[in-house]
Amino acid sequence: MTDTAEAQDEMANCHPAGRRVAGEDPAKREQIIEGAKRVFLRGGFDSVSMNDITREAGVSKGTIYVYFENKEDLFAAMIQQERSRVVETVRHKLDENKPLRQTLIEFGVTLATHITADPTIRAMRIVLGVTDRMPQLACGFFGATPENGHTVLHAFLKRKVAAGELAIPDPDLASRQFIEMAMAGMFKQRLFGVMTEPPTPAMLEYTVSSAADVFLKSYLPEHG
Amino acid sequence: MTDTAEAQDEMANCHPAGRRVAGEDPAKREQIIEGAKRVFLRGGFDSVSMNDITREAGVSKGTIYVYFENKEDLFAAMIQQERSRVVETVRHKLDENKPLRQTLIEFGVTLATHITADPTIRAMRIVLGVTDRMPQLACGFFGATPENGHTVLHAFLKRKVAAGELAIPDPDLASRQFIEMAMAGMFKQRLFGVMTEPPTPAMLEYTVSSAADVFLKSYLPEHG
Amino acid sequence: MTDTAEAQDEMANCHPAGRRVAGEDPAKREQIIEGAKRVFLRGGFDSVSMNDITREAGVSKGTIYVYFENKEDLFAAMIQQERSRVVETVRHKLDENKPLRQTLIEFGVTLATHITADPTIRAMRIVLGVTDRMPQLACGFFGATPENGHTVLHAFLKRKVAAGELAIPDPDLASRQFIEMAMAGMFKQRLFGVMTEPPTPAMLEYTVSSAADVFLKSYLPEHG
Amino acid sequence: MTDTAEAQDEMANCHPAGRRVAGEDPAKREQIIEGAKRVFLRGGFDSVSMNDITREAGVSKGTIYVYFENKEDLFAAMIQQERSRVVETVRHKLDENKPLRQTLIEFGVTLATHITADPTIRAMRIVLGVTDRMPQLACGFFGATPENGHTVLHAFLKRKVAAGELAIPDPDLASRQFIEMAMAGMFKQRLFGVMTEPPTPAMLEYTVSSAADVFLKSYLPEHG
DNA sequence: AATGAATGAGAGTTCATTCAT
DNA sequence: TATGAATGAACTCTCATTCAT
Repeated sequence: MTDTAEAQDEMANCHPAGRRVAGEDPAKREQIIEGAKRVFLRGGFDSVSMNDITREAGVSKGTIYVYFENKEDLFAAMIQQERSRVVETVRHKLDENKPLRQTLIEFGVTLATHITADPTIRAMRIVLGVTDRMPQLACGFFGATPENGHTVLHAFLKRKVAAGELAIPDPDLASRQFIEMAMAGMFKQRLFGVMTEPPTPAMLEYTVSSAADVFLKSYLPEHG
Repeated sequence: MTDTAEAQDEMANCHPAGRRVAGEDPAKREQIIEGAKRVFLRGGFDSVSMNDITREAGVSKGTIYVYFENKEDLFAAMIQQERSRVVETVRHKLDENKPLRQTLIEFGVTLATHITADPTIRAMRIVLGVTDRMPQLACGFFGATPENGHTVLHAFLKRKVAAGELAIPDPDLASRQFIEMAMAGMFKQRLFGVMTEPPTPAMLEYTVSSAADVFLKSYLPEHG
Repeated sequence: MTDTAEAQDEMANCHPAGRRVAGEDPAKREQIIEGAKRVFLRGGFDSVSMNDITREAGVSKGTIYVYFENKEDLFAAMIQQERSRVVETVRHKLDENKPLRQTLIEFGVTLATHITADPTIRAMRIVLGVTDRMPQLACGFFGATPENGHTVLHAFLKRKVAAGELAIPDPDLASRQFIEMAMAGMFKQRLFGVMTEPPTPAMLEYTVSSAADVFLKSYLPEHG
Repeated sequence: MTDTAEAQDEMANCHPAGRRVAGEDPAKREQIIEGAKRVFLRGGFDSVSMNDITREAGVSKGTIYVYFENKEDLFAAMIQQERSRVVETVRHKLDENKPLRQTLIEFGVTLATHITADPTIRAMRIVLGVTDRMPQLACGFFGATPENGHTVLHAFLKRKVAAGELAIPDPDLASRQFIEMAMAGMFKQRLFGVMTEPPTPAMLEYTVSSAADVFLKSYLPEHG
């Protein structure tokens, strides 16, 4: 899955100067991926032709096929790149030293903002459309965002439970409960086009705050 | 609900009586849609050819083009039909006379079971894959299930608030909170292929029960 | 190998009148093959494109692909047809009642004339060029002509030996010896383009007569 | 012998001395041809790419295009070289001092062995496949072996006739007759893939011996 | 009204050739 | 001089759509 990316990293410093080796110029690779991303996110996988990508990326078809095995491979690489660009967004958003409610709200707002953003939604739709042909792609892509948010929050909650600040019987489940409440269906509405614009900051703030309140009502120790 | 559906309704009474007109035999129309559904849900939109549909539906290509403008139109009609078949599933699942907690759990389990079922997930993926080409389609399809569930639950909660059985400042938001917690991310995991099998009844029961508990902790009047 | 031809024969009288069935109209099939033959014999296999065939045969690309699986299949069908057109040429050319020498000469002239003819030579060259990709094709094609000539002559010689008119220890070998001498390298020279025109009737007559003389000198009983 | 060969000879003394000029290093030229030969004989003309040759020969594409005009030119040069490598094989195989029958048999076995050998057959097929595109090539290539064999044997027979050891009215024809009988169709069967393995030495010995017997029965003076 | 044979534009992919380095 | 990355025309094959029957 990430073979291509890793292989590229491996080879990255083999030819430190002088002539580039076929399929190894990172700038050109980036250029192709960027062009591909623009057209794929606009048109989906099937309805975009290699000629479209050629035109948008400003490289010839032959060159694309030097850098990528085929259309699927290019698409996967584009998605991986989008994924990694995003992965770091929510990490380190859980500040242990701030008040619990505020921390949850900041985390929830960041996550919801990202997940409901236009490029994320478009990318997810397209990936889902090719799930049967490239199953690992959708799986990996999803892991990139909500799942990753869950992992981070889950660990955070366990620390808080250990510290006696929260009383949660199933922190894994609780983490999912908070994340889902923080979205309150906005993700689905965005994904399916019911909500055509990303939610406003005010809407996010309101929704996430309410989620934090419901969450804490159940899981703060003094309420247990 | 969507343009296509309306257009279809419009056409319905163009030829109120008399001899059959091209594209007006409902049985044939149904036959085509049923064949199309089988192959579309198996293979997605792009990878299914009109010949595949021809074969599965047992009608000729020419006939299909009498009943439907083009491939997209047929696909849309098939999705609309699937939508209406499903709409009734969750209605009447909120029994006013049962205990509140039990009612919520039964509703949540029904909804979650349906939404995480294999055909639902496949259909959603396919619809999402063509969202850019047929935007109103995804919107309408999504409305069929989670959104519809929300409408029903929202009305129910408002009645309970009016009856003094619940204390909910924003029933619309609360309805979404419960539904999302009842899924606890299972919908997303199913959609993106992280979870390859539908959740077991036990898993659903556990998740939905916890959702009901968290929900009631916040919104039962005596806790407020 | 002859599956396609047989299948066609089988189906030939399924639809005695009215609408033709896809891929079953013998006239259209013939039309495609004739067009394909013209361009293949002119340009060989690889350098002829499906578009060339389309143009020459006067049918669309799609139609060709209804009648033939792919380019190789069409080429093979064309070669088979050429083969069967030819197979009957040398049969019944060995008249038992004529004088032996005259019979041999007539047979040899007929065979040599056919084998050194321009279309035969062109077809053989092309077939040989794709032998690695379609081995059974070349094998079958060769069997069509010289090998077939050999079979017929071999049987004839055995009858003559049984009748005491010839004394041949190895009729199989003798048959090949006569055929090869009757060509006297003209086949190879034609095949490799050393001889650019087919041999004249006079040249054939002279060569085959000499072959008959040498042959009979060895194998007539009174000389043994 | 052929146009191409002559053209090449012509070029040979264009830059008689001094500094190296593009395309004139014979070692590099040889290296390219050797690499090309390996891949061409394995895969034929069309299915071998310039990259394949690049890889096998260990030189860059640009360099190849310095030494050869294009792919056809390289192929032709390779065939010419193979031709000259082979030309000497059958020369000096006709020992005037050995008994006539034995001489003929040794010559025939040598020639037949070479012509039915696997590399010869492969090369011939490939050359024949591109005859229409490069007509002089096949002509020249064929001249290399059977035709060359004929030239040598023809001269030998004329000497024997002059010496009174043979009585042959048409030594040119007789030479061809012997060579063809010595092969007895094995060349064609090998070429068309009817015979998948080269003939065994025993088979060759048997066939050639019989050919010698038939030949001598006709052309030894005491039998005339 | 229903059929399905025919169409041909356009898909993904390859590869001989060029030319900046 | 030698290189090999880049080009883009050309390839085989597919399939939504049309229309004569």
